[in-house]
Amino acid sequence: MPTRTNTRRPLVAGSVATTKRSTGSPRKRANEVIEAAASVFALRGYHGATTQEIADLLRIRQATLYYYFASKDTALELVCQRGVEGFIERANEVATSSGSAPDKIANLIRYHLKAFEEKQPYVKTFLNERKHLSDDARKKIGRLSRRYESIVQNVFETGVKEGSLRKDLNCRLATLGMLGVCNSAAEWYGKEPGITLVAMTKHLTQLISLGSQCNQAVQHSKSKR
Amino acid sequence: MPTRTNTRRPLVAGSVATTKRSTGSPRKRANEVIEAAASVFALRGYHGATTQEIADLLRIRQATLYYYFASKDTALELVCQRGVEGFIERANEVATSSGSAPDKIANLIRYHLKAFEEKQPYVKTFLNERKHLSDDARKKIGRLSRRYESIVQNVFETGVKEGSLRKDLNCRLATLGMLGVCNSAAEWYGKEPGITLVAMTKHLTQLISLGSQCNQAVQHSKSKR
Amino acid sequence: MPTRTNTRRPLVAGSVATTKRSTGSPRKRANEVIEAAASVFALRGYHGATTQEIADLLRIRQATLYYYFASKDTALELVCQRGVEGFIERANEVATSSGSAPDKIANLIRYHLKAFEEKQPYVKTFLNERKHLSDDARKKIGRLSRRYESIVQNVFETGVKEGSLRKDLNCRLATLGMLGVCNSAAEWYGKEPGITLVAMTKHLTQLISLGSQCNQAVQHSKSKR
Amino acid sequence: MPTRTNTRRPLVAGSVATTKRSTGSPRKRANEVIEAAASVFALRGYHGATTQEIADLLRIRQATLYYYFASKDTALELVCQRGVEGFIERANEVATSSGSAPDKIANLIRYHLKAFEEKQPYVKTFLNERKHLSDDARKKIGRLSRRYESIVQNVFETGVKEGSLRKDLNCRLATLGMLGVCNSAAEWYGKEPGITLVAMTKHLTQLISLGSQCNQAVQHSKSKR
DNA sequence: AATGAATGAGTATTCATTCAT
DNA sequence: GATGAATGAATACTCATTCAT
Repeated sequence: MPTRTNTRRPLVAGSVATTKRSTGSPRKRANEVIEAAASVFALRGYHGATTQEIADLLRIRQATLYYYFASKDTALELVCQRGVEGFIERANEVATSSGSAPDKIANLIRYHLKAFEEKQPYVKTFLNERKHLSDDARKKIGRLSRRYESIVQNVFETGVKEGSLRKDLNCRLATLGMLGVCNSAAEWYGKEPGITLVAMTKHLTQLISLGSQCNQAVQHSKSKR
Repeated sequence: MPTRTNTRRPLVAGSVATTKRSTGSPRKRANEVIEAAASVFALRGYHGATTQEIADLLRIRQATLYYYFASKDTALELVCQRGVEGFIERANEVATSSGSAPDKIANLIRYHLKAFEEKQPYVKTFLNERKHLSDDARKKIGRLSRRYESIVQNVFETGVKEGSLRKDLNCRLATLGMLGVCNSAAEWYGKEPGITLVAMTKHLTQLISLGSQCNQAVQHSKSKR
Repeated sequence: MPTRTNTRRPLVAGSVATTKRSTGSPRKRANEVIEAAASVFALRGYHGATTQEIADLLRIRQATLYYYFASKDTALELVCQRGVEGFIERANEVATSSGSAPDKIANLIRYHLKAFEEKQPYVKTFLNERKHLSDDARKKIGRLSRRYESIVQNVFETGVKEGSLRKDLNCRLATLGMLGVCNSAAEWYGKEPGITLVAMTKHLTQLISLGSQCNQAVQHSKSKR
Repeated sequence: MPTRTNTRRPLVAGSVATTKRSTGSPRKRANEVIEAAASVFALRGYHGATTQEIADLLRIRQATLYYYFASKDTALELVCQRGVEGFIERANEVATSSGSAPDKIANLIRYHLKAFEEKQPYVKTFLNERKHLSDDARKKIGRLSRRYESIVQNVFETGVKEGSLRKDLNCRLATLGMLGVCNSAAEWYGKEPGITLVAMTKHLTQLISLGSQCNQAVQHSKSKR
């Protein structure tokens, strides 16, 4: 797109004005548009998604979408943005709170899983489709997700230092592993019958953070290969 | 399609498939073609991939691909097939072997991770792109992956019954969680410096399977919210 | 439309129409709108121009334009209209004045060139974009420009008859040629450093009208082909 | 468009191979495509032209065009390229030939006009649409046209130095003027009845180059304003 | 075994225009 | 007078696929 002074501003993070038209306030409408985009991106993947499908979901014409965002590209960006936002803030709260490292980790897991419940399509899109962002956006969003990771990792490291976590814990792997399990929930959360958020939090916490304290003896299984 | 923002770094230089224009057997050539497809699917996603890019990787013309596969669709199917194959066989070996459940789980993890090393693009494609398979293929492949899951889950359940794993373990969640961590490795395996397959196996094993045996006391952290 | 390669430098900053948001009479505002349209048409061509860019220049919304004109089409018509108007009147003045044909031609040139100075975007748009007018408008405007041409041609013909211009002058070609040089000024007027209107008038007059009186001998160069 | 290693090469300046298909050799077909583009660009202007119309002219599908050129943009570039090419070479021939400046100018005019006859749509497109070229292409083509101009201007300057042209000739203006008349022929060449190339060459030569030798006295007409 | 040429069915995006407020 | 929201009709461009050679 060429440099262009554009007086027509897609109001994705919209104006405060409140004309009531069709469905509601313009801000609300803009939100619905980006919500629809998130759903379709989550379902079909970025390249598998068509703007037509997004429009259909909203019962508007395809062209109308472009009143709300500049391109499919930026729509992805907006969705991913909303997919990461909040993580850092909450992780910081947890990290700076008082409590033991295992405690904190349990909380990190809870908040992380809760995010799926609240904005599953956004988070899922962020996780699976961020690689299709434009270079600029990917960098920007990449920075955010690395910051989040490092907050988590810090909790592990502090736990090791303080003795509440096992000495020989590979904190990098623990971080990636913990986030890995949590994120894998994006695939099955809502599909597995009888698995609630609370249950997930409880069991994944057991699975992950607590294990690190014990020093059992399955070590012999590592030597075979 | 118009405005393309994303940077596509040409794959052509440097991949294995490219260097030697195998003058070998026709079967070998066919293998290279599907290998190239796997690489591109893994990198760009199914819909983001173009047959042109696959052809570029092989330094052949786009039309020539159709000598080796019937459609992009079936190429995906072939790749996914190869992505799952082996898992069941090896999991069965482990499951029917003698040894404790934790031991078996450790072995399952090792084999699962080893698969990434051996055929990363296939497995990655299977994991991320299988949703784009045709209905038939998806069902067929879905059956395989469910069979694999149930073998794993069985090991957990046997362990609980036999007492080598904690009584209150949610075996379904444990299975999903374990596979989740392992699969998340697809994202960072090869990117994280200094993380070898052996280290991953060791630490993820600690993280997962062993934790299930202990009964620690971070339980109070679950009640807060 | 997709991929747009050309750089569009935003016009907004600095044009006359922009600076003051005329609080004056409505007629004045209407004038500014058509002025803005002329600028953009002259710069980008009719089809290359967007109503958005015209609106940007005026710092109003696109929709507002339609308060001032019925369609982009009619805007072009208005601009072209203003681009031709005056030519006929002035040419008539010159033609009916007393004086020799060469004198009159010099004056025709002067007035023609002066028009660029006074309303360059209008004239330029008329010259280059009139072909995109609707059939009706093109006919109407075409009549005007043919009338102008014929006044000019008449001066040449009278000059030949009276003996103040060379007998063998092809008056049709002389007319087209003279107007051709003058109009070509639309391309470079204002871009060529150090070329004033006066200088242009003087030299183009020498180049054109006076040449017709001499009968030199480069004739041999015409036979070669 | 992203960086892309493309094995599919639009053969616009094509391969030598000669498969006979539909109309003829591939090179020939590529030529026809660019010829059609030139016609439509000349007729409608770049932005007024649609790829559909180009395809219609060739009786092929729109998509097929993209086998022959990468984008409408580059098609314009190719057309403009062909529109300028030859001018410099021929002007150089004339400039370095023996003969008086007026003689040379007459020849420059002849060749210039001949170019219209031979490739009118290309030259016309170059003249009117080059402003819509991409920045890069416009610069490249701009360099060529400035080189041509300077060759012409040199002939005028040499003529002045040698005394075969009037001392007070403004050579810059003479160049622009001469090219202006000639180029204006693009508008009416082929439309004006009874005006042949030979006649045009003869009369425009009289109009322009020869006039510069006389020193008549219409000077009084310059003072009025 | 390979490919040049061609094409159908999309697909994102643009843009003039409308209309209720 | 002005504008926010919406839309229809294009429109350039993509891409998997075919097929004769």
